[in-house]
Amino acid sequence: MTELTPIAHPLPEPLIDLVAQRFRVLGEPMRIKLLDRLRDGAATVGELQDALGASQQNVSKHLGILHGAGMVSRTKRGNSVVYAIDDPGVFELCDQVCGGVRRQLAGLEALLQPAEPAPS
Amino acid sequence: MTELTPIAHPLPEPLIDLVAQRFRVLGEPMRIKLLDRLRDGAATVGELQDALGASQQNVSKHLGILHGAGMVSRTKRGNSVVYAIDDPGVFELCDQVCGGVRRQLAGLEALLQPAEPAPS
DNA sequence: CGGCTGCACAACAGTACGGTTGTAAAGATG
DNA sequence: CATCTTTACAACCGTACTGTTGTGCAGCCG
Repeated sequence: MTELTPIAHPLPEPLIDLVAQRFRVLGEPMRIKLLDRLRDGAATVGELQDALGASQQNVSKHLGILHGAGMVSRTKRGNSVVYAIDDPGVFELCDQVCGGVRRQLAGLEALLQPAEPAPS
Repeated sequence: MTELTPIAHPLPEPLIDLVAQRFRVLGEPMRIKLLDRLRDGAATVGELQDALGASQQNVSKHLGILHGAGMVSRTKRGNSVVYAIDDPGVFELCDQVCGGVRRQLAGLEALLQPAEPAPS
């Protein structure tokens, strides 16, 4: 089950929509921050709210979206609700994107400051 | 240089924004389709327009966004403009997301059909 | 039991984004 | 040179999303 059948090349429409939707879930800074914070371990809404300095409602809403996408798990504990990473694959995604961003930034910096100081 | 320095854990804000922006670029079905089509090789705007059945302006706009994100390259050839994948990393991303979607779908199907393969 | 804490849901305003229409620039064609 | 093709840009509209405000609900505590 861990092996991936190479995906059909002309991606079927429904799959395209699902993929795009999933990417869009990761396309908000607040949600990236939440996932990044949850990398340290499970946390309650209040802890996340405090860590990110955002409103409780906003944090709760984004956590709901992440949960709806199956990326985080929800667990009631006493009066609080504990969220945790449910799909570790998101970290690989983020890391890859970070790599891409770095390459892009490196390229831009290379343009601005060529390793060889431009002889005038 | 191909290896990635483990990214700082509390992701710095600007990096978070860049990552989110990059994810958002991939969060549109049309752009996924364009990248998927470009997987077969470089193509002009007209070819992509024909392959996807979308308007020329729309295709051009999305290609511009992909190009702005450094994911595709642009090359003028005669009267046409040829686009090609510039950052092959996007495919790994898409494949990983496809895997995630599959796991999710498998889980849902498992819930709907607990033990019955029921092929017709 | 009354009050307090922690979380989620609903409604709303502001904004961003996608798709369309119209048009202009660059190059081929005859 | 006139015209057709190919692409990009700008303006517009409708939709979707984000963040806030207000509120309801469940579980602790005195």
